[in-house]
Amino acid sequence: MSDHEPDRSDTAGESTGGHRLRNLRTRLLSLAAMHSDRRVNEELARADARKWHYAVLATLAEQGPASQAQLSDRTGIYRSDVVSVVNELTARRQVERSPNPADRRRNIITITAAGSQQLATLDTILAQVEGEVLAPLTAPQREQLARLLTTLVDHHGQHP
Amino acid sequence: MSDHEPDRSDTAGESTGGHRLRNLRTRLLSLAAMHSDRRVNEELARADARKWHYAVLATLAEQGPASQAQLSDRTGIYRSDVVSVVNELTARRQVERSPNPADRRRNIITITAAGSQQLATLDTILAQVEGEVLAPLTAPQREQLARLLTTLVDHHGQHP
DNA sequence: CCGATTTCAGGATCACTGATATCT
DNA sequence: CAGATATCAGTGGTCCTGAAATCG
Repeated sequence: MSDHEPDRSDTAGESTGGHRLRNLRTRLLSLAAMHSDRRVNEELARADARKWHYAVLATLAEQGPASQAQLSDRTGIYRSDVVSVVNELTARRQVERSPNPADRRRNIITITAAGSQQLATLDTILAQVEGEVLAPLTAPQREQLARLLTTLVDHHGQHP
Repeated sequence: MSDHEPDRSDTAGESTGGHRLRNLRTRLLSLAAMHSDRRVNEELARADARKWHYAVLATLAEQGPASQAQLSDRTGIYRSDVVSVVNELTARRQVERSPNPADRRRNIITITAAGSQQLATLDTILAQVEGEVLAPLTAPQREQLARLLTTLVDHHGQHP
């Protein structure tokens, strides 16, 4: 019935015996990110947003109006998926899509006042979630983690 | 071609210095894990396996035969998804599913010799991918990263 | 004609929910 | 009855591949 495996919390350090899953670094990364993503998605959903919404609003606010191809490059959203994200944001009146008169293939996506307001809301939410996710780490540890992750992310380029 | 404008038409601007996406730790985690997961899945697929296959084989090898509910607890696979994973592994003759005579609700999942052999193959693959993913980090940096991630993972329990 | 942009139509995998039948 | 187990059906988000239409 109630089964508790004889846990082998080994004494000193390494001891490669057993616990492959716990020692797999790629799995550690995956688990940590999965939990973080889950919390982020939960809280963003309460504000009627998804992570791509935030990514688009943030780049528009910081780098100004952009075409959808530029948004794809800057956020990492696949080119074919930018359409629906922009559709959803326009439905919420948080961005506006207008044709580019200088190049009629392109659209110009612009953030609205409501979009800036939503962005501020999402910033607050994400800051809170980030604090919650990183709660067990001290401030210098968070910096260290950010540096290490940045090194990894910078090492491999964007999506092919 | 006249794209990026350094203009900041920012309403309600409280800018911590721009580059929200680059500074978001939850996003850093997500990006690093996404790349790692992609490489892991690619290489496991070449051995006709997925990450859950490895998780099940590893826990069976290390902790012995188990019910599917126990496998769910030990690996993190959702209870409803264990079924198909075990189905796939039995189809590959890497595990065996037999009813538990002492509790007829349960099955007993056991790893086979072919399963142990496959596990050894996957161990090799994963070790190589881990080396590739962590390539830009020095050995002490990898230890540091593992410690930080372990702290995060240990802090929040299993899947709710 | 070639290349870039937007758009649509999917596929595949996965996290996650819920319901059901069976058993303790 | 409550509680656990295995199973199945199905949703929704995400990643990713194509292909078409338009335009420079």
